[in-house]
Amino acid sequence: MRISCMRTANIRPATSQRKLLLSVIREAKGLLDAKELYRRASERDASISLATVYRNLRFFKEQELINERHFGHTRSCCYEMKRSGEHYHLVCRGCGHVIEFGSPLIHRLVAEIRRKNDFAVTRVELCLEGYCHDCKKEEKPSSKVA
Amino acid sequence: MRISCMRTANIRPATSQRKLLLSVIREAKGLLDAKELYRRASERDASISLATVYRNLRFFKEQELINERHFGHTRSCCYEMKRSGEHYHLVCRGCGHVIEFGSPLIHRLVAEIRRKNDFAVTRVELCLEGYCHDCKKEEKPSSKVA
DNA sequence: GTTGGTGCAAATAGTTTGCATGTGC
DNA sequence: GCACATGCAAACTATTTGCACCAAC
Repeated sequence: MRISCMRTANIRPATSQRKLLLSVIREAKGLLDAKELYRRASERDASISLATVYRNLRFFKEQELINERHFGHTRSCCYEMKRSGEHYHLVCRGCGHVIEFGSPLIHRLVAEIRRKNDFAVTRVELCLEGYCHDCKKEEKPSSKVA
Repeated sequence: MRISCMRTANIRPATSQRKLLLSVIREAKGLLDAKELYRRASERDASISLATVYRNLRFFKEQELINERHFGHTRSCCYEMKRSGEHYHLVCRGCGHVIEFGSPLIHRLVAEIRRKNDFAVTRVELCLEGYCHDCKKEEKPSSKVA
C-alpha cells in the first residue's frame, strides 16, 4: 500500500499543462468555469486543449485541490482553489457579481443536521441569490419590472 | 397594466400537456429531472415531446409554481412543486437518497447575510452531501476506501 | 522504457429553438 | 379566429472519450 499522497496532494506527472492550469486557478480572483480557465491558459500556452482542461479539473477535484461549485442559473460548473477558511457565495441577479461570505451559523447548522438526521456531512453547498447593495437600489423603487 | 396573475399563478392556456405535466410533478414524491418527468408523462400521453417538457418546466419556473434544484454530482436539474414550508436537501453519497430538512437556523443565517452584506436574498440553495445513517455504517468501520 | 498525459476530433448528454401545425379561449 | 402551445428535428452548449503520439520520472 502506498503511503504517499495521504495529506499533500500530488500533481504526480507534473506536466507543463497541469502546472499552468493550477497557477491560472490559483491566480484567479474567485471562480472560473472551464471555458474561462481554457481561455486564460491559452494566453500562456496556445496549444493547450479544452479536453486537457476538463481532464485536469477532474484530476484536481479528485486530489481535493479545488472546489467545484454550481450556481442554479448557469449551465456550467465553476472552480476555485481550496482554501483554509470555508466560505459560500452570494450571487447578484442584477450585476452577476459573486460575493463570498462565511458565518459561524453554518457550523451550527451542520452540527444540528448531523445530530437530528444522523447524517455524516462531507460537503456543504450553499448559494444565495438576490440583489447586492447597488442593484437593490435600481430594482426596488421603480415599478416591478423584474 | 395587467393586474391579473399577481399572486395566483395562471396556467394560461391550460393545454392537456401542461395539466398533465403539472399533475405528474405534483404527484411525485420529491424531485424529478426533465427526463424522468418526460418518462412518467409519456406513460399517460405517449405523444408528449421532450421539448414540451422543457418548455413547460421553464414556464412553471417563471410562474413560480416549481423549484429548480441542482445537485453538484449530476448534470441535470431537478424540479419539485413549490410548497409552503421551505426545505433543503441532504444527498447521500452512498445510496443516492435525498432527505429533506428544514431548520430555523437558516432563517437566522439569511437575516444575518441580509444585514451584514446589505444583500436582498431572493433564493437560497442549500444542499449537503454526505452519508446517511445506513451508509455511514458501511463506510466508517472499514478502511478509508472512499 | 513505461506509465500515463495530451491534442484532436468525434461522441454524448442536457437543453433550446425554428418551423409548420394544432388547440384553448 | 388569434395567440400561443406543441411535435419534430436540428442546433447548441457543456463535457467526455478513443486514439495516436508525446513527456515525465
